Amino acid sequence: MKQKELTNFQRRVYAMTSQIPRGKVTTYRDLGKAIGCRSPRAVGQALKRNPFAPKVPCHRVIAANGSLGGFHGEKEGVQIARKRRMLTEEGVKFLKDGSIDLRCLWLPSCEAA
DNA sequence: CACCTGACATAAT
DNA sequence: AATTATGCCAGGT
Repeated sequence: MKQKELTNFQRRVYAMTSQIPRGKVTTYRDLGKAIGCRSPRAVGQALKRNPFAPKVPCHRVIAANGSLGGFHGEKEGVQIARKRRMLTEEGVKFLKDGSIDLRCLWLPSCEAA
């Protein structure tokens, strides 16, 4: 653990992520848009660090193309398998293609408004 | 302080 | 349609 303090940017990301209701998911882009960031990469970086592991449901954040993106720094592997299972347990459905069910998409702007 | 990296996205080839 | 290149923002070295 290197970074002891969090930057304002990460606080926004964690705040929004923690506001995601159970059984819902959001994308890096929409989340970034909600916090005023046009770069989904910055959002992903903040989540990948995830200093609040169980506190911040980072597994509820996915890529805009419907992919899970990554989890725990792994774009594919056991971590991704767990992420997919966790979402399924929360009620999120997946398509045969492996993409997430857009019906469960949650727009953070709804809370920001 | 400058350069590189990264859980993405979009445009161009 | 698939792959490559560039853009973007913040953090790390």
